[in-house]
Amino acid sequence: MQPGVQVMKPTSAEPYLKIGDVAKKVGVSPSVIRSWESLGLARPRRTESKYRLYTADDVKLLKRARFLRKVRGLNAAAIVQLLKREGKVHPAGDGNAGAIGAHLRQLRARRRLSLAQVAQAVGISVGFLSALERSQMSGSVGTLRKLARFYKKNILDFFNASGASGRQVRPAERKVLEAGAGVRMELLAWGNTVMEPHLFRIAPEAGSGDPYAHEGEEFIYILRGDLEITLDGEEYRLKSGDSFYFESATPHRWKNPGRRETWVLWVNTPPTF
Amino acid sequence: MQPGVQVMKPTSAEPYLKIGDVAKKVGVSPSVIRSWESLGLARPRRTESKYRLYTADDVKLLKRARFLRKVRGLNAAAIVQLLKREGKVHPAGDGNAGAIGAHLRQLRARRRLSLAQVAQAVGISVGFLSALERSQMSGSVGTLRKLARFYKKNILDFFNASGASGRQVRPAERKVLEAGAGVRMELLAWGNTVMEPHLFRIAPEAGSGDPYAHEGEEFIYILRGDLEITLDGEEYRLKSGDSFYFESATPHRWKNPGRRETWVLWVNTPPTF
DNA sequence: ACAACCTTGCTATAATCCCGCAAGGTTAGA
DNA sequence: TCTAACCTTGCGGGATTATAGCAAGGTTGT
Repeated sequence: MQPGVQVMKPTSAEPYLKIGDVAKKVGVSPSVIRSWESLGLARPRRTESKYRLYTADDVKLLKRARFLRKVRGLNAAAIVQLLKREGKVHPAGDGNAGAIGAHLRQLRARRRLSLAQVAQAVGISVGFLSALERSQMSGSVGTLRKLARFYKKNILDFFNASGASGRQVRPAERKVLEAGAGVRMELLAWGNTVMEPHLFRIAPEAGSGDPYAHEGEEFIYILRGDLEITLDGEEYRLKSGDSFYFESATPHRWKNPGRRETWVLWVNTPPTF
Repeated sequence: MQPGVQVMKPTSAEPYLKIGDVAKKVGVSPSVIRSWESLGLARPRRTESKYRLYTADDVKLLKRARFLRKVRGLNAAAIVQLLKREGKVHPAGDGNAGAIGAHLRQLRARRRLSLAQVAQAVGISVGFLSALERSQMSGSVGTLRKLARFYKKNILDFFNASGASGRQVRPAERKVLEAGAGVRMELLAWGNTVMEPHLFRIAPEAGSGDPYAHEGEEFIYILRGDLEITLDGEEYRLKSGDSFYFESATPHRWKNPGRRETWVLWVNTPPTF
């Protein structure tokens, strides 16, 4: 059951509608109403057997959403954001479901695979995988297991480490994402965040290896030691106290040219790992 | 040349960028920047040979658009509407190009054809036809000719009657869209409008024929005579002065049951003809 | 008892979005 | 003057998203 969903019997003083009725009134299919719900648009109460119960206000909101969709051409994410700005919807935090989707997309993006490639390998449809990654549909345990196996992860990875960090993260609480050869990354905030801050600890001579590029922007601050970073063939030597801002689309590579460990505060948006 | 586009030489006091530079800074391809431009997002000046000239403000706006697209997941139509609300962009009226697209989509929708069906019949790609209908790409004369032929229209229909009406439309200025057996429809406003108001003149015993349904909502006001309208098997007899509001998704049919001509003011949204 | 609805998980298809290319023209530097 | 690297418009191919329906099983209301 989704977090925040309330199970209760409606009182006869409060007329309600079932999803089929609402679909007819609004002019979209029940499937669409359910998918909009998962984005935070209209969160109806439920009976004990989990039937959705909509109010007249819900119908009104959904009609507005339909207008924005069909007449104005806004997609669902935009509709939710607009109605959120107007205080008309209050989408719950993503919780686990949202984090799973983002995690799946990161895993796929990192391997530079298309939706079609992963979907075919795992035995699900492209549309379904897209919806999973965008947290618009939920997968069964069987499906998540297949995906975990494909990415060589443990299915528990999807449930455990997926939570969001609190605002404050003490050193012992940091999540270590990956420890490559001589490179240790400690995540300083995670969950549904737009920025992804890390603390990098880089041993002497260790680095990123070959140049790479991806989308986004990156901010670096040298806490201690030196960092050599090369963008588009141009080399920079950064020292303690230096900062550096660049676009991830520019091919770049970096390494620690010094004799002691370098510590770098590194923030990128959007999250790429 | 698009209405409102200004040809002028930039002064050396005002630094400008070409589209390739902008694409690199923003992090999308030149094609995407061009397609966003056609939606009203960033309208750069041009050199005499039509090269686009972007300012630093344009770049800033496009970066914001990219963020909204890639991080927030808003589609281009939503981004334009949001930035319009903030007074950051001022999309020009659609003019001819916009009207052609809307006209094409109406022609296709009316025949209940898919993009794929029309595209294949005409010999263009689905994506291109979609973009044409959404006024995001322009077609050559050859392409428009093929489409006109497919729909059994004159290519001039795309250029002439596509303009928008003025606010005021006198009786003699009304556009007669269709005159079926005993049914005359006079359009009272046209162009890029969300509502489509008509005056229907319906001879005795004439009507819509078989029940039909489509998307949208409809408002009717009986100016004179009677109208019999049936929704979902339920019959209504409307007289002069009566009004009627219903959802187009409900299967409906109507006819004039009286002995003299019925005049009905009929408004529907979105436009369906 | 049963028709008509609901649930979740998922598919197939329709539509949109993105980026690259062809053909031809322009720019800016060697 | 030449030429590489860019631009233009028109369009295609492929990736992604949006929509509506279905299977299997459960619920509701007459």
